[in-house]
Amino acid sequence: MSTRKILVTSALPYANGPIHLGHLVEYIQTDIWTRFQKMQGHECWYVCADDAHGTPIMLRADKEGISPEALIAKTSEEHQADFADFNIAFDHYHSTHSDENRELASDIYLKLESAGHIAKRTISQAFDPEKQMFLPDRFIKGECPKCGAADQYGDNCEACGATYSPTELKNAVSAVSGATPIEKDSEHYFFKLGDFEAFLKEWTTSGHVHESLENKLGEWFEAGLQDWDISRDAPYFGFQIPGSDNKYFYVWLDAPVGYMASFKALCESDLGKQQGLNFDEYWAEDSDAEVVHFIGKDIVYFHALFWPAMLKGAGFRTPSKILAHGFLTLNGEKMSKSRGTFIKARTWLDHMPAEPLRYYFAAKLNNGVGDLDLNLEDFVARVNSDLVGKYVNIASRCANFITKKFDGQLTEINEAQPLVAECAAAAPQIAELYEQRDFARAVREIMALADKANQYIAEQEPWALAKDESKLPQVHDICSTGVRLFHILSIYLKPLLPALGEKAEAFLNLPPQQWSDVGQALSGHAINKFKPLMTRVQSEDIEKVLEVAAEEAKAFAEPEKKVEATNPIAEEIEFDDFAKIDLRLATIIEADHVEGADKLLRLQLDLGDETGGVKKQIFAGIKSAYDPEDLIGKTTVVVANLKPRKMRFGMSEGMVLAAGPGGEELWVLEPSSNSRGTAPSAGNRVK
RNA sequence: GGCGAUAUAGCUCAGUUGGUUAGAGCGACGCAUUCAUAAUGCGUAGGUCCCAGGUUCAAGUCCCGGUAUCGCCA
Repeated sequence: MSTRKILVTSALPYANGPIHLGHLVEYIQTDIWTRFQKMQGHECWYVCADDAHGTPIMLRADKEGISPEALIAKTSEEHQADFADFNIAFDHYHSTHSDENRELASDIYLKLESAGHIAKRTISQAFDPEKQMFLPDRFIKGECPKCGAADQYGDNCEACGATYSPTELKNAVSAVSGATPIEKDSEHYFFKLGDFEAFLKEWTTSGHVHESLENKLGEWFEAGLQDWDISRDAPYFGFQIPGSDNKYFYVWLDAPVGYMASFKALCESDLGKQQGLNFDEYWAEDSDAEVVHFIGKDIVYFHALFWPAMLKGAGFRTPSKILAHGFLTLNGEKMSKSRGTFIKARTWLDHMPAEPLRYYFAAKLNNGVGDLDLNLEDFVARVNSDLVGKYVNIASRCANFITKKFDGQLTEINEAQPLVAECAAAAPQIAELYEQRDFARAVREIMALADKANQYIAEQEPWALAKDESKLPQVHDICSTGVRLFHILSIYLKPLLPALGEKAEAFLNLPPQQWSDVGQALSGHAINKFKPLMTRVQSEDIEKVLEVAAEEAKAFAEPEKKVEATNPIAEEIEFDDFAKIDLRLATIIEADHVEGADKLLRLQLDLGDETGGVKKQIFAGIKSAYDPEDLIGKTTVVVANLKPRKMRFGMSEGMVLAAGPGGEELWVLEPSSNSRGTAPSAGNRVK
């Protein structure tokens, strides 16, 4: 097999917060693939960096009273410690706030500019007059122009899902100073993505991105490629744009360049020099090396469109592969800071070893973009059963015989023994699964072999034979075979479990194993005394992790509490205004889903005898909170004299009263029974 | 609102181009075993393949509609 040259990256973590378990899915996935490639004997380099620029970092540093440089230095240290403790083996970890990155980003920009791919035009943007800075959408808060929900960000409403521009927000305030933002003009620089449409259409459909993302990309092409705003005004923590007065690169411009910068720094490090690493060999337009980016599915747009276009326009090679993965859910739910399901890498490490999580993620990772669920009960069961009960157990149950009865010496290993042959012959297939990043299937294959090894030992019953002195040679054979099987399995598992792999190598008295060592027979080899290679995961430890996360959730939730009204009382009205509204009790007699409507239910209400038996059809936006069948028979309050309104799905002849912040948190009003246990009936007027 | 992904056993997931009786691991239950970290082996139970319609000799798989969950919308 020829040696490949592969440069691998994971997405750059933002230097504004800690690494959490969701991040780790990606780093663990990438690390496994990288370790596998290295074990194959390929020249493979894994680089990453902190993504250190942008408004959030500038503001956070400001708030903490330190410089952005000090903030990102501190964060970088924490990130690297977390990665190291999860056995993520970067060859180099850098920062986007570095000389290499400044030079490369500027170089790329200047090349794009001289090729005519940069446009400049003036746009109007929200500006904080107190803080004297332009405000990103996320830093403007106000009431949703569509549904009126309070405390929404400048780009979309979390309550009703509407999207809008920050200027449409009602009662908008700057999240930085609380001042009312004003509109202000500024010249911005744009990268003309449309110049690359033909190239990108070809590039994205020729195997560089996963096919399941092709639909998504097709949508974007259909919508038309828009110019990309790549400049920001001062004050901004980032790189000044060459030739500009006071413009800075938008953080997403220099972030992917950070991949190159980190590799460049690697080339210039002692290790890089010693290995004769050459930057151009990997990044020049005609490079025959592979460049592989692992990313989350949320940043496909940047990596599959902007990034290759930038590289193409600046005369560099484009990526070989963009590999996207899904998100992590915890016990089936989205990770959430306020619900206590947001687990930091460090919290996990404080109570649990790293490798079981690596194994569990691997056991559920494939090459698709589906989400991955960390089910904690399943995690404990799976890890203990697979690793301790199956894999380690093989060594554990054979080693004592070898040590006690045969002085630690293995016999001649019969490589033709059917199970040994089968196990060793699986190497190419398992390698292909690793190569394709179908780690879940690789794990299944490996564990099926471990099952067979345990079956073999159970059938042979070495412990029974050992009672008869004359049968000791058989015991020796059986247990040596068991150790040999354990050796092969250890190599297969090593990309997933590097630390456990090292312990296995120490027990087997072997140097660091490569993939090709699967074929090494170990005949007559002396092994060391067996010591437990790993201990079982305790569910109490998981509980401790959850307790810490719950406490952090509390601390997170409290500063969120505000005394100020989020939903102030409306303007005063006259009694006559109120009297105009005819509110009636009505019984829901029918309720159905409405075909094609995401939020609406169709209700049929009986307004009772007092009204002469009026029936009304009303469409109510309560689908997210109620199943139709649960509503039938309920008595509720309706606005009976509201002018009927034609909706897409039919006439709505009134309004059902409901309260709540929205979404699932929505309650239809129902009359309560009084102290005498009686309740009002449909038709009664509300007064 | 637009678009996408997902829905299979109590849990976590496989199910290739439609093709016998829908599988695995874990969990449960029973038996065996004791070399091994209560580890292992053998066996049993457990499924309306989200719902409804359609194509077909044949649908978990293909088509249409719906529901739910998750995600994306530069």
